[in-house]
Amino acid sequence: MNWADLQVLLAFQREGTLQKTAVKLGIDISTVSRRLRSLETDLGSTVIENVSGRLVLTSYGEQAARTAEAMEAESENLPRSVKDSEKLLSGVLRIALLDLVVFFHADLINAFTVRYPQIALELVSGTTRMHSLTRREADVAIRIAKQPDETLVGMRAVHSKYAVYAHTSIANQSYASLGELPWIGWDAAVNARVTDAWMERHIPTRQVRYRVNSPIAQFLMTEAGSGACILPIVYAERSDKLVKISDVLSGFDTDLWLLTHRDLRRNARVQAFFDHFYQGLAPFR
Amino acid sequence: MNWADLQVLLAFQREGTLQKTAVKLGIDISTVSRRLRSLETDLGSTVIENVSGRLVLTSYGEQAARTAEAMEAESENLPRSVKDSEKLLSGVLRIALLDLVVFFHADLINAFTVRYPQIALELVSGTTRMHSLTRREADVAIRIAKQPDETLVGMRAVHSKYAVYAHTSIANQSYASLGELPWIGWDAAVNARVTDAWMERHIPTRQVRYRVNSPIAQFLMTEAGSGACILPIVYAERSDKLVKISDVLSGFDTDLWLLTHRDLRRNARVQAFFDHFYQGLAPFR
DNA sequence: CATTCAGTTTGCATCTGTGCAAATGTAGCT
DNA sequence: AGCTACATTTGCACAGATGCAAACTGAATG
Repeated sequence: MNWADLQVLLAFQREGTLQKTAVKLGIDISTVSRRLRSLETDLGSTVIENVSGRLVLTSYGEQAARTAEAMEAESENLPRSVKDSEKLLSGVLRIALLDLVVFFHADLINAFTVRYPQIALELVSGTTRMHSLTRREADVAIRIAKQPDETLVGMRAVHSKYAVYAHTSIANQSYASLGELPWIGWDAAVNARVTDAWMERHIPTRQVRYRVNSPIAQFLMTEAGSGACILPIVYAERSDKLVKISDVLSGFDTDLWLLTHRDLRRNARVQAFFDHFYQGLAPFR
Repeated sequence: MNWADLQVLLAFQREGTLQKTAVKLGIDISTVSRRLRSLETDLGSTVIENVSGRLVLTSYGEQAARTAEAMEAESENLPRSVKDSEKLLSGVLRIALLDLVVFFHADLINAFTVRYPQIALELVSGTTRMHSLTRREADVAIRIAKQPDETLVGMRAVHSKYAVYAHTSIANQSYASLGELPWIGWDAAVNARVTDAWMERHIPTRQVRYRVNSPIAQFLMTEAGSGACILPIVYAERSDKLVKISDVLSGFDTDLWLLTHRDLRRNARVQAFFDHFYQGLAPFR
């Protein structure tokens, strides 16, 4: 499928005759004719037909020309100079993410600002997990979830399973079951159904010494030796203070998603961000 | 500007090397190289650069590749068969218009249904002038206005000036001024500021025998000889029962617009409708 | 430091696609 | 009916784009 032939088709639709099309494109009549024919063999359908000496688009040809028109509309966005393209990579980019992500990927974020000095990053972190992208509170969201919001588009950058971890000092104690250890769980305000269900079944409530409402707090408290906690393996394994003290837990798997609105999906800044992060997160995949 | 070269650029971005790109496209390495170079001279900027033996896209090249990607996304909509394209021209098309338009352009509407038998037209006419396109009460609106709603897109199909017309029997009476004739005016519910202001200045209220709320009613009543009325010239001149009894009135000019939502602007049915009507209305322009 | 590998560049013969010009076809006009 | 204007089709010679093969470059490896 040759896009150049679609250009010819579009020009022909506008000009109406081979002659005018040829003049417009600065090529010969015969070439126009033959390019349209080649398009037909590519597409497998008749695009023009000869009605008493004049060529007119078939209904099919008109449809094809329509999408060519849409393509042209996109092509207008071609940066026409280097300056033009640089402008696309400047401005503000608001990113909604968890502090946990900042904690583990500060280097990656930093590398981004070095690589694209004209882009001002605004990190909207905090404990509320759901920053509404649809309300434009951020351009991009980095979310940890099993399934992202359907109205958003993006990619799965990291996959992680979960297990119970604890500081070495705790792990080295002797204990008959995990229920004997001190634990760190979720605050009631956090809607963590899977975790809550598991904890209820395996851990006596009195053993849950801390209830926190953010993943980063869970992680830091666990590293500080406050108790055992269910943590994502990809991250926990990178800490030399933590030890895995259970098998992999099933049903906990989540993914790290890079997400944006449909409208922004072709935005240069957003794409630069996605490319940078998707590549940078490869070691975690 | 050759779109085919953009295709090559896009493929190169995805494959990463000339070699792989060449295989993917089924052409030779050297051709890939030269096509990219030709793109550079077309665009006037460097698209790839040689960093220690490997070719990588420049920042500018990445931007260009992005729009190529957007073009590709559009190209996916290319109907791949005649059946495919026919499907695009079937279904329902709701049109909001004035009865006046139906009255004068019934032939044109009819010709449309003959030409596109698979499109079921739904005409939403009536006296309320503003059918909300943004609420999807209709796909297309044919509106008579000076300026269309800014959120809508479309084209100006007919331009008309206005003058006072009356049935020949009335026009043939002897009268000193237009104020002596019986008149047809707008109902109070119709927001016709320009007309109301003119009438107030030139016509005694008691002479306004009829007040109607739709343009078609104005037209038909005038043709029936009920009184004088301000009518659009393009239409009034086509009636052999009506005579122009004033100069052209200034400040009354309006246009007939074909309008749709931005989202639907590339829809096949809508475009077919626009093309058909814009051409069919040429004699009125 | 030589060797290999993966990639890009360049020179040259070839072939495809292009432009030109003549032929052909259709509608409209006198 | 013949003429004109405008349009498409076709045959042929040629230029430019293509593929091939060889030369070239840099990085990694032992």
